[in-house]
Amino acid sequence: MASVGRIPDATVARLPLYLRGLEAAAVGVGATVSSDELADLAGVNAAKVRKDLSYLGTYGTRGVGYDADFLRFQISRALGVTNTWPVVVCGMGNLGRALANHTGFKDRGFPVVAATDSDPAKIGTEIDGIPVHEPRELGEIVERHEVAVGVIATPAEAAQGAADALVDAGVTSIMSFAPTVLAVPDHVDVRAVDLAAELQILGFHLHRTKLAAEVEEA
Amino acid sequence: MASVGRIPDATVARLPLYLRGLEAAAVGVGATVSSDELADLAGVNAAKVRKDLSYLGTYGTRGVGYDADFLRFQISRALGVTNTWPVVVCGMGNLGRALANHTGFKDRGFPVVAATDSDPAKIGTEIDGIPVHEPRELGEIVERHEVAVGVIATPAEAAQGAADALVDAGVTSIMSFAPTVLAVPDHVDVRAVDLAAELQILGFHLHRTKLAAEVEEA
DNA sequence: CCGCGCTTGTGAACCAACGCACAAGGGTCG
DNA sequence: CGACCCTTGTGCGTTGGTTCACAAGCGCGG
Repeated sequence: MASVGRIPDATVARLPLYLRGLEAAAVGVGATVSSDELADLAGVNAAKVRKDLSYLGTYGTRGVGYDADFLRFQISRALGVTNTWPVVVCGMGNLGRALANHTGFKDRGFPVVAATDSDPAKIGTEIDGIPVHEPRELGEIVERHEVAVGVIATPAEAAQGAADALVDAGVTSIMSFAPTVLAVPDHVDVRAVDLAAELQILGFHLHRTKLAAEVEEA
Repeated sequence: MASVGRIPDATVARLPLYLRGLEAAAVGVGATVSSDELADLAGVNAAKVRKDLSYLGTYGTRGVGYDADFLRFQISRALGVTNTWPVVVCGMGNLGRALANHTGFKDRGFPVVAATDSDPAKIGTEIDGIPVHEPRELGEIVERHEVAVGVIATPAEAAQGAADALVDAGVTSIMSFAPTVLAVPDHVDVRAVDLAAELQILGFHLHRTKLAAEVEEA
């Protein structure tokens, strides 16, 4: 209801999924979408959809649903997707390169404008159109491109250094793929994605069901 | 306490972080680690560490801490890291290639043994030592290598097809990077990672603080 | 213009997770 | 062998999130 009230973290994390669903549905002008349909599109349940959307405002029409275009606009606005946030990628190894090329980033308002790497063979070159600089140039890069987000795709050992450099340069949002914890000031927002850890979580369940199967057998 | 009791999801998600921390600390034989130290290593707080570990069993010594090696073994055991789970990567684009080469996967018991791609130019070749097959061969690949986990790194449009093929082949654990929801049977475990969505969550907070700054200014 | 069917918005109950705070209990030193 | 120190293990109050269930309310058809 209060369009500027506090929005729960869990809700914020789902807003991009709703947006994704609405875009995938490629609905026509004037089309409406119900909480049930949107729930399917986003892979959550309908009650959650309604409660989440209610934090943004009362944008639905009882008995009808939500105007798809209008809803998309409102979610975009809440997420700040109307802005464009330039991104710098630290570490142009396999993963860094893949991320720098990831079309989903540019398409959703996060163009990768530059990269850093410590490999002298890469510095000064362009990889897939992205200029690669020395790590020490980060401050200048951030200033010149008004970089808002740093992506850390370095080996674990170099991650803290990259984070420090980003923070020094004034970046307050970091997405890290390095398997290590980063020490940063309170005002800096870090989202850590540990790909191997994700697999290990899957492995846990595999292990459990395997054990269960063996017990069954006995 | 009960070593086979139910372990909360939130705890399972942190176990890999503890393991990671213990390995990073490279502790010597007989060394002990306190919940406080482990909390720092994993980036969580000490109370959570103790509660989490208590679900696995009573492995600590009051007044002393945890035997680092023994604890590492116990967490590994709980996670099933003692097993090796072969992985197949579907979609060898930029991201798929990066994942297939990701050393963290092999190092933690998830070797990528094969890949699929629909591009005829890639089929039959090896990319970084990983053989690339036609998607339709998935069943055979899974059987031959006893694949346990499928990673979906295809474009969104192809993701559901890949998921269906994996499920048909008997894979019950899927990690998906495709920005779409996957319909799978109940017994299949899916972890979806939407990289752009992660950035959008960061963007939300950026947007908020920017708005706040503008209000401040006025 | 009234009534019915449909879908939203939300109060309230439920549930999982978090974190405090402290008793339990092993190790150590005198 | 006893007292003290230290860190674990955990009971419990708190918080944040999910889900149910239903009243509110819009649109349509008669």
